[in-house]
Amino acid sequence: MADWLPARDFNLRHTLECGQYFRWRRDGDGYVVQSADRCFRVSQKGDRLLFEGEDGWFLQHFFSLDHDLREIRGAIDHDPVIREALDRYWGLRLIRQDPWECVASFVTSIASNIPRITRNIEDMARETGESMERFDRRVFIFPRPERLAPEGVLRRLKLGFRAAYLEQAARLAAAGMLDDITCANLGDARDSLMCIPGVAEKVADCVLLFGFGRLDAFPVDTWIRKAMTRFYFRNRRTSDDAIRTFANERFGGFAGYAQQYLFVHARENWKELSQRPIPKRSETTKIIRVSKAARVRELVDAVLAER
DNA sequence: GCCCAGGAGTACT
DNA sequence: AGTACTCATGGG
Repeated sequence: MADWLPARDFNLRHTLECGQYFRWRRDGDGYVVQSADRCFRVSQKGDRLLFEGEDGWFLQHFFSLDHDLREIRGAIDHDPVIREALDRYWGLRLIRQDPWECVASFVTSIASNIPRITRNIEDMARETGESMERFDRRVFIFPRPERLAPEGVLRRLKLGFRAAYLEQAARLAAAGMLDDITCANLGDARDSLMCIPGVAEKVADCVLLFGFGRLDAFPVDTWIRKAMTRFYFRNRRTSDDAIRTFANERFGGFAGYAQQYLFVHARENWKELSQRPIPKRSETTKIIRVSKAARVRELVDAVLAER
């Protein structure tokens, strides 16, 4: 590898393989990663991130190395459940995705699974995207919205009912729909995104979290729903809205980080976790270390003010 | 054959 | 505000 970055409190494998991102593949002891027209090779040796193909500034931004993970931990580490997830997957950071690719990826994710989503996205890139030669291989750039294949072609690529959503989302994105989202507050941004066909609460929250850096967004998918109801609601059926409200109250401005740690923890360890007794109310409603709301607020303001 | 997968949209109460 | 059904496709 040609260059390196210091990367403390960072775990490349957890960050790439936790399920938040789809455009990577294993390559030797590292990975080849794509984002829009970028493509780089990366591996980790201790606290060093070795890379080539793009500059360090891009990687630093892409992997959110500017986030103070220890302060984030301090803000969300309030109970045994999230603590175990933080311990097992320490170093997982949210990836800053390209907004349009993020919309397309999570519309593609509807009622699907990670291997298939990855394949669908690669097929769309191969179909209409431009390509370039990188690391002795041809890599395909995911198409800008103007270039995404029409519904009929997407159906041939086995996108199923998502094909029509993707075509319309691409038309809106090409018209500039995503350009002003960052200016809006969370509720307005969410409502705007949900005007896109194929984007409801869950996909909107994924786009806000992964595509627009809204660290307070808390996507409720099947895994989070299953894990949260079991660990925090005594396995009682609970609405997604109630789950989100609970998460925002407990984890504050970094709820999105808590979501990703809980998601990968639940998805990878469910067999073990589901064999444990269902936690009683007192075990999960009692907060281990109460951090003052004002302190959390301060951290949130500092992080959000950075952009 | 069944059921489920990082759901959304629609038509019902 | 909750419920049931449908929408493709693939994998267990």
